[in-house]
Amino acid sequence: MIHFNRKTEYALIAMEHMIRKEDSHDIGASQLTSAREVAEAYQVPYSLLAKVLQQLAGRGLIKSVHGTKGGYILAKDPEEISVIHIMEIFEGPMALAECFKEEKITCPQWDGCRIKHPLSQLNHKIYHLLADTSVAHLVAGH
Amino acid sequence: MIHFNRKTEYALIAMEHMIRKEDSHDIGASQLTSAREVAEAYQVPYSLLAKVLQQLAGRGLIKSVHGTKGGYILAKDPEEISVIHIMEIFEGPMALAECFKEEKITCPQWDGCRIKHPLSQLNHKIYHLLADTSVAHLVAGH
DNA sequence: TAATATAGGACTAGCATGGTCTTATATGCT
DNA sequence: AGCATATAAGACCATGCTAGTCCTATATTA
Repeated sequence: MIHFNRKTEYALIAMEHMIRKEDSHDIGASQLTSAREVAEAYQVPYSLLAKVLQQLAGRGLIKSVHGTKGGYILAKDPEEISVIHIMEIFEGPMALAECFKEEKITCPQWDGCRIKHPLSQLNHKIYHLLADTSVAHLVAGH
Repeated sequence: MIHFNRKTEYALIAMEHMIRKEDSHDIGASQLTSAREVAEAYQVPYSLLAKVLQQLAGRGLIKSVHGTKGGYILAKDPEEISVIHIMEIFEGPMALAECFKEEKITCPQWDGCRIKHPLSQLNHKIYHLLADTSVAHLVAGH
């Protein structure tokens, strides 16, 4: 199916939130965003969201600050982060068919398969659609 | 995840097979294609493939002929059948996010959600990519 | 030292996927 | 007539993923 899983959705929601926060040049307001803040703002389960943010931090997309008043802040230019990048963190490599993500071909149909080439073209088109959409683009006005 | 399930894959393989068979103007050779024939040609589990063809027949995409020497034959111009059409038979309505396929909005985040619009644009683009690819396009030379 | 933040592992209910098996029915061939 | 073989369709099931919870450890501030 063509579908984001929840972790991807939560990650995109959180990223959009953080980008917008950075945009609003509120002097004084902390630029840090905590997991709890996002969970409450969007009615999303805290524990799960916390994990999501941890993974984003682990991948270096956001930077974490421990302790009270801690939280997360963008670590990269959001223009440089694509939707496919986020997706692949939480869902693994994107591939319309299993065979498109294998190093070694294990599909028993591979040799006789006559649809792999046209489908792999489709695969590429979808991939680039997602690769050409940056998370910054999710923010209204960008 | 962005991924076809097996039924969709098997359906596309079978459709391509039937289109190619129709193209080759073998006089005398039956135009009918049996589930067993496809299963053996592409090393695909027979019982599952049989179900897939039944569903395609039920949707009127192919026509079935009972009995010995029976089988299936295309019931429509393959140019008129899109990949998304096949997909939605086996995987339900396509939607990047759950909320894009609901009649009544049940998503608790809906009102506060700030990414639904940009994501729904992405959704549309992917949909049209799949809608603009006909199964005929899967056949080499088309 | 208490409160609150991230870090991360273990665990689980529910569900979709991919598949098998069985039975019924239609048709062609000998 | 009777058998082989085709579609039709239902029940059933093992496995794996999803989405979520819970618990513990560590860091930081007040």
